[in-house]
Amino acid sequence: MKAKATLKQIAKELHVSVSTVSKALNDSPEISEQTKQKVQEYAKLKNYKPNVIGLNLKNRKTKTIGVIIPNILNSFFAKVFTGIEKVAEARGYNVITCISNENLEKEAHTLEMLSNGTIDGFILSISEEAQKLQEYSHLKDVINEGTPIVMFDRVCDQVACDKVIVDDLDSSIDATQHLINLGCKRIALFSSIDNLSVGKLRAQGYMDCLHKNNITIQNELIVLTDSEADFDAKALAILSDQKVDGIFALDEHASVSAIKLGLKLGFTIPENLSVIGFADGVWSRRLSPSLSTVSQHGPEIGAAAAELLIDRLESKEEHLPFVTSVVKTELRKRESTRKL
Amino acid sequence: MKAKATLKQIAKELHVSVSTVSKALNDSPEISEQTKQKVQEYAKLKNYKPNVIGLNLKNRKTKTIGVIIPNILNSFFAKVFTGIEKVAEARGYNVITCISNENLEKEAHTLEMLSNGTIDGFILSISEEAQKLQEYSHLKDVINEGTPIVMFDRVCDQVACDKVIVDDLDSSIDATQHLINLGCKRIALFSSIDNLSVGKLRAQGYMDCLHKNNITIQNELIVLTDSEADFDAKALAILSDQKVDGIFALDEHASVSAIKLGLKLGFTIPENLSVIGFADGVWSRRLSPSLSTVSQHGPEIGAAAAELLIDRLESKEEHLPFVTSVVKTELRKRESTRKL
DNA sequence: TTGTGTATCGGAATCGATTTAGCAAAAGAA
DNA sequence: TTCTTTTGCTAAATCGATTCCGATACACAA
Repeated sequence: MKAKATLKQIAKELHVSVSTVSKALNDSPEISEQTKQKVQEYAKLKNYKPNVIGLNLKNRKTKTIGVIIPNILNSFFAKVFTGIEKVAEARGYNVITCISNENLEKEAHTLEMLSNGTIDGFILSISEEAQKLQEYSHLKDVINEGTPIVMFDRVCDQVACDKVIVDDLDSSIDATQHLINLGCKRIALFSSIDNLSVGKLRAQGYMDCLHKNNITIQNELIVLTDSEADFDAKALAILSDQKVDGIFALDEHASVSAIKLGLKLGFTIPENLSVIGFADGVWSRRLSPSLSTVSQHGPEIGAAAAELLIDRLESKEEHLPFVTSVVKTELRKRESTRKL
Repeated sequence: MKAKATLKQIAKELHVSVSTVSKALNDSPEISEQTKQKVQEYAKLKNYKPNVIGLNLKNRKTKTIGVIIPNILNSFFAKVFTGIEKVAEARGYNVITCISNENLEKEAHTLEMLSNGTIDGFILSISEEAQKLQEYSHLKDVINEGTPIVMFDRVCDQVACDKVIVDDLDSSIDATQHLINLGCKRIALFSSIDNLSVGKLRAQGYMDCLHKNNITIQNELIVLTDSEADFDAKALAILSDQKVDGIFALDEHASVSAIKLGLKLGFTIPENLSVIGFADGVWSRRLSPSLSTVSQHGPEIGAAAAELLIDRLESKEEHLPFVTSVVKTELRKRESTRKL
């Protein structure tokens, strides 16, 4: 391994000053063409690359954004991440990624660790634990110190910042309405994420839609829980006892379980049971029958969040107003629902 | 937003020198208890956090590792990433993540962008395009400049560095042998990743195993392709025409298609068709029937890679020998194969 | 001859931290 | 009293780059 080239070294070798080398490499008009050429050739020969840390220190920014994701194995978050990464790359930013594992302490610790000059701003989705405990002071602290945050998907009203969300309430109403339009009379509501803000909003959408259609809400058709293990038992009970003809599932696990349990109990899908779920596109297509989903456009959400953050970082304006950007969902009709 | 506290500011406020503040905060014995206490209290009051960029510049390292992943939506890579992230966090490192999208140019560009002081070392899995073109010079260049690389899963012999791999050949032999032990006579080989080194190794394992069992290899039972679209047509043809009773699938898409097409064509799984595939655990369990898999222990692979890299970064030894670490796979028997 | 302008380059400050070397003053020893 | 040691702190160098402010030298005009 050869020592990396620095301005100082090049300056010494060529018997000029450091500032001359710097200006020559930056094509400054102060330097003669002759000298510029000499320096630039030598720099290329030595494979000189300016050390970004020196630059970062001088500029007091790093062109790096910190991303905190509750769980990268959840394909929704993975998709959002691709959107963030793509925009960051295009605009010349790096992405430092951390997984909070739905853990408040890890989330707070990451925020603390990175908000000391390492990154210019954050993009994050709040951990389950933070949402459950309604603990948001770590987020406020970071913002008060001058590091901007953009939240996506799981957001909270208590913190003032840019946000990117899906219209969970409306999407949920639309999906439920579609099941009603298909002729479903007894629509079950399945959720294993009732601890999350988005889970509550989606459940609300189901209620609102039934109400709008003058259908009484039957609690014996509803599973609202926050653990996957807990969920399966309750869902099985409902599908066995009740004459369900439609299921609206609010998360991936509930969606897959709905189909799996339905098939096991002898339902034929979609003939006498229709299923719509919030879930990932790739795997929904791979299921048999493939799952009709509320598609959330993960990459677009990530891209929007990254654009918001970078716009703010590069704005001269000190006090840009905070915006909340809504990315529309789409109802993807596949084999688990009848054709209209 | 209040200005961030720096040593200089604190020094001025307390009428002491910058070095005194630094030493007081680092609990140096040179400083009197009285002064230490005064400084530490004031620093806490001002919420002082040392700016890491200054430190990085001084130490000439950043305690950050760059991770380049071909595709984060592939759950294998996502799992590996969790392993990397966990170890990095535990050992005090940050992780900068980039997605190569199987693209050589993006891979090379990322390497170039980050190997200028931003990161101390890389962990990566080679992009499909680089493997196809056998283009590895960008990797060698980075290593020659003194930035260590650890490769995982998709590695290449042409570059000398630390590597973490799965014993693809042996795993493949074991899986094939299991199908033979179950009584399968006509075992199809399904692959949509024949462009990758790991794909070729796995196919070789199938061949070796059949050979060892004195079974003639029948090309009409084999689909080796590098495109998912291409794959489905060929697989469908084989399942329609040939009396297949076992399928060994080398990647996730091939595995899921095997089950989906098998069911569609009227096979009952596992009674008259057994399927084993290389695939992710979570989703394999969710399929109906659930898929028997060669489980690759993604998190362990990521953890091993991170340990290797950080060990090298923190070693005083200049010329540590390169090691290749092999993480064992495990055959997970689920509903898509009969019980022995 | 002196003053002004221009082209080309060097010196030094700066960013934020650590760290070595050195300088006083106080305390102890001869 | 004088010399040495210890204590407690400061000054300055350093990391790698940029940039403002001079500083030459030469050309040209007054």
